[in-house]
Amino acid sequence: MSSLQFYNTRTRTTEKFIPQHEGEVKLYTCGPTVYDYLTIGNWTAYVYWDILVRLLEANEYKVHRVMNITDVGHLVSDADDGEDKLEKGARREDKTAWDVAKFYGDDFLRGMQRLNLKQPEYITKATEYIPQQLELVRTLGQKGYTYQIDDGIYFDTSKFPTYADFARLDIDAQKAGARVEFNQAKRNASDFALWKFTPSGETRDMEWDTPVDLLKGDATRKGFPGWHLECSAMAMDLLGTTLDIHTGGIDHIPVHHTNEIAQSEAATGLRFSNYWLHNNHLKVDGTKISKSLGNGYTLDDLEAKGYTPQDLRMFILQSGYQTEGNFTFENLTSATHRLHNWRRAAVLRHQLHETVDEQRDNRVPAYAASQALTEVLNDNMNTSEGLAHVDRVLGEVLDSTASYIDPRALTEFLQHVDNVLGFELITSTPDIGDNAKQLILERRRAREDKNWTKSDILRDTLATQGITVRDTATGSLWEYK
RNA sequence: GGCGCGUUGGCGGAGCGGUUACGCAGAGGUCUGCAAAACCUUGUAGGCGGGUUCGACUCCCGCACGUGCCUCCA
Repeated sequence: MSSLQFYNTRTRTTEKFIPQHEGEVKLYTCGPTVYDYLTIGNWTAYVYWDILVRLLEANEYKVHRVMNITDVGHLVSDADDGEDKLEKGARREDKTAWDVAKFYGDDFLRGMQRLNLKQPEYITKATEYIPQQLELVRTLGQKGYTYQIDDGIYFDTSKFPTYADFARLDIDAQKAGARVEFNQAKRNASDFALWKFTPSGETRDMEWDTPVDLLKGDATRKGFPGWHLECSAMAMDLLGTTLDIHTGGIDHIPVHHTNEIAQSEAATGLRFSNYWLHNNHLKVDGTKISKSLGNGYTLDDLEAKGYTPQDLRMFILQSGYQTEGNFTFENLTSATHRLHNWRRAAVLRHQLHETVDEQRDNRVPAYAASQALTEVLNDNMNTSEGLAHVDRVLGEVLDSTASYIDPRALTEFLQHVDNVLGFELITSTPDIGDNAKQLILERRRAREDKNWTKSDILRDTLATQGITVRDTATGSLWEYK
């Protein structure tokens, strides 16, 4: 078996995957900030990371995975200025931040099910890990990495010499070109808030007492975690000091992940993650997804137009996770047709019966087809080539005379495709009922009698049940419309 | 302004220094009771200009354009 390899952002090279402990993977996925519905852009990332988990499991790794739900502290910008997204969402909807987080958090979990995304071993909410986050601040403080200013406790990036390495940042150049003012009280432009204070005179929906030993001076302050802190605290609390793989969006490289690395490695003195995988973004109609353009389609938007979450999955997997994809409804339709063709092959397993020619030695699909799919995907999660492989295998099945198709091998292959690519080919293509089978039988008799009128009426009847019948040289075959 | 990425046929999208990617869509034809499917044929892809090479879509340089991050967002 060809070995699993990934493009590692940390080293900017494609590397063979070697976990710390044989047969086990510690995986952290940056999850959503739940202040609004997720768009297809957000879902794109989670579909790819779902493939990552499935692929690791196909390679017989036990996957320990944490995905966070950011339900506090993510400011409107990745910098430390601006409003908290949750608090902003709360005001917009006249609810508390807790209500907003609950509502959109639940919607996210429901969306995961609709898209058939595997449940991580741990789905953690930032608000449930406040003590761990404060403990991390304490450790960093004890090691001299923090300082307090009027609005919070900050990480001093100048004390972490390799700060710019991960993103290959040119700090000075960025500073010169920055178009955004930064808090002048910070020692360095790149310093970031570990813990923010509630401004005096204000009350937030979400705020906690700042432990007095973390504070300079004797005033008590309410506060809340900075956005970057939660990922490090939760990842290390549940998975240990060093992860095998950390995933996230490409946009997180320069700020969020850079900061995660700085605070984690400063605290432990150990590497935070061996492999970093980043997905590229999805465009819509050739341009970026943005709330203001109104092109941030949700799962509900797609379903309202007659597309299923599985159609979206197919669309997403047609391009590689590092490719900047382009969503259009024309392209989604193209993916829908491709999936339909796979299902046409899938239903053949119900129609092969005893006709299989056991003597024939080159029946399709070959049992090696499943293994070959895993190997294609093992090359840096090449879903594009993986889909092409499935096309070839199922295409051969569709082109074959029924007696050459091995129903057991077909079912096994379909199951493997479902396992590693997350398509629900088996469950979405159940056998038809006895009533429909009876109609097909009657139609066959009518055709044998050349009673075309009756034959066509029966075909129309089946069509109303969502079943299409086509007549081939070797008999009639049905498929779902 | 700074930093990065990309430019493949109608659309989407891979691999690869020399062999058909793949999917969807289109045109013509064969077959068929009809329909569908299938099959055959077809459209002569690689932004532009150089360079390296026996040979480049694939490597290098420049230019143009697009796009992303630094500000909503994965």
